[in-house]
Amino acid sequence: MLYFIAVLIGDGNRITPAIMQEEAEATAQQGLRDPLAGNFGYQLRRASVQMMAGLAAALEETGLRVTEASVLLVIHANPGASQSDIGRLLGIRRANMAPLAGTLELRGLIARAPVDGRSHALRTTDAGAALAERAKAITLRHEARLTEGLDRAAAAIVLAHLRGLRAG
Amino acid sequence: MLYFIAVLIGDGNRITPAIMQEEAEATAQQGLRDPLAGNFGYQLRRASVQMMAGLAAALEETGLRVTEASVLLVIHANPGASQSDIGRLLGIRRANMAPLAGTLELRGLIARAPVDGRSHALRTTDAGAALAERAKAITLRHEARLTEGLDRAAAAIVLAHLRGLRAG
DNA sequence: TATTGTTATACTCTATAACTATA
DNA sequence: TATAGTTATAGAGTATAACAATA
Repeated sequence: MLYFIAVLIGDGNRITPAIMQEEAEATAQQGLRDPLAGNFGYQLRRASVQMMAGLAAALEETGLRVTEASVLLVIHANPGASQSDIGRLLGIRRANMAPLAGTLELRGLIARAPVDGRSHALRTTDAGAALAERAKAITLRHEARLTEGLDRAAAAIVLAHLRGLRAG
Repeated sequence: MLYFIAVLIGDGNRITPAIMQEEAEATAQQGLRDPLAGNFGYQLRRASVQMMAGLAAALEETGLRVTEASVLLVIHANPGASQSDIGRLLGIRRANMAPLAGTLELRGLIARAPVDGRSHALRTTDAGAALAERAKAITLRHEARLTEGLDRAAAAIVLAHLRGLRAG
């Protein structure tokens, strides 16, 4: 613990490729060398795949896939937003939003009302709102598992960094 | 900075769903509420997608896809390992390892030597070793970008947590 | 019986291109 | 001209099922 404190008040010595490499070579597993163990991108990817599988399983009871759930939750939080708005926020392209929104509408979870002649205002139906609440509860339970073992400061660091990877 | 220190030596107050939710609601963007902004799994996923796209672009000059590069690097670090060994280390199933190894062999990057009658010892050819070194250099440059803005202690926290998400 | 490798196939998410219609 | 929505299609990674051959 003292180690962390000392470094945190230091001058922020950056991770260098050489350092990462050193850590990588030192990590072995079942007799094999794992040259990617210290690789941030690799661990990010593996963690993401694992997380997605777990979340998909947790959401199975709702009949929603992970992406569908994310769209439903954002529509639920932003009644009246357009399909493009939702897509921009989630990083989903128009071409991929169309079938997503179409599926949710077919299941009676959202409704589309013409605004513009070319824009549709999206909002959840009663059934959609109820399912969104269920999905949100499931997601929050899943979140608790994902952040297990992290104290609040560490979680803030991780979350801020992940967010930063998209922006910069 | 002092904030971090104080919390780190505290009793490790855990993140709770309620706290995450609070942070989520407070985050807006272009007029829309983003109920997923404080969601760890969501940020993990978005960051992973962004990272994969960047790495794929960086590896383009090698003619390797990201997964192919990871396989080549692990073979290069473990000459003589079997296809199953490599797959287990990387979390790639046998069924998916077959075409991956087949492609690398067809390109003359790896060689397969029968060991067992059922196992093949994999090793990089000279061309494969050279390409692995190029891929490694590209990966390390990419890593530097991914860890930009993180000091050493923070990077250690993030890396350890990502790794922990697979184990527990 | 358990393991290695293989083939075939499907699913999820993301990407591009081309088109229509509207502002 | 730019935007909203749509369709079709492709790519990358992962998943399951079934099979042959070997240990």
